Amino acid sequence: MEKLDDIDLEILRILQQDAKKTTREIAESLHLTASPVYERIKRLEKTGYIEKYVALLDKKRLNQSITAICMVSLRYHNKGFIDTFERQIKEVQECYHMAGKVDFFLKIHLESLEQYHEFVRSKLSNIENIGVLESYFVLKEITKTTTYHI
Amino acid sequence: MEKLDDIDLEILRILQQDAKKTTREIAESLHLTASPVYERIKRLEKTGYIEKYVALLDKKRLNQSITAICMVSLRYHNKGFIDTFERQIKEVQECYHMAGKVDFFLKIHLESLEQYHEFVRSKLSNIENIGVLESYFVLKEITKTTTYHI
DNA sequence: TATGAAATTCAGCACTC
DNA sequence: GAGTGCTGAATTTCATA
Repeated sequence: MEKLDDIDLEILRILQQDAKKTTREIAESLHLTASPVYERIKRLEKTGYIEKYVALLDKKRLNQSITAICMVSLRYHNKGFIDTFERQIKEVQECYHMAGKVDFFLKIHLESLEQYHEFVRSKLSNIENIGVLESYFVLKEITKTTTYHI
Repeated sequence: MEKLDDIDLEILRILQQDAKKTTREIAESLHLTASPVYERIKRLEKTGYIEKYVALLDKKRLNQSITAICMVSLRYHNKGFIDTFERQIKEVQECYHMAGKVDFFLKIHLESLEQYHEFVRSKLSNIENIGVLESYFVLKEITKTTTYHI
């Protein structure tokens, strides 16, 4: 796909805030009719600008109150560690391979600190290649969004 | 709201993977009809288990290729820094107040390293209270999901 | 604009306590 | 017998061509 125009961008802005807006509602705020908006959304989906639509749930109500951030440095740099995480350990919401001193960065949601202890003990610690492991815990979420500033 | 039963949980699991599934499709996979599934979804929305529905966009196609992680430690601990971030600096996708040595943890999406430089220079550095500022950059996303393991 | 599909509402049935 | 959760049909609203 070529370039996005301002209308496309505005549609994306709206949908990443609220995916339940109807095409007509979006059309109204853009001073258009539903059809062109519909065509554009389909195009944005097909060309991959829109990856998926999801429901965002309330962590606290689901007893996932602990957010831990975990920074891992390896002793030796081989493929093993990455492969382990490619297999998607279920509690890990985000895992990034980083540039620099820290090799991996993990964000994990759990019910309790005990569960985090168990996660480190059973999932991470038996990866023998781990050098340094630093854990941080979230006291308060100040900002959390899935939107991009486009 | 009281407790969630297995059907509620399964509905939440489905919707946090794909919010475009129709109530009938969900109903089929649960061996139910559309009505009770519909009622349950409405209830889960009203009681706040479902916070919102959003479209997830493709970072790369939107020229937000740089993901930076930024750890900030304050010199003195007052309310000022928090308040600054409560105002939601636009590039910051996540900002957490942390326990321990590091005070704040930020995840930022940008087009280029230059923009990151500019972000640090103009947004962070004029907060005089900052002690240590460590930046990390993502080489590769290994896992990234908005789902909770419920 | 026209069509089909989906969401939404509702009356009535089945089960539990 | 009151309460809850289900079915299936009727209606409205939306997506879609």
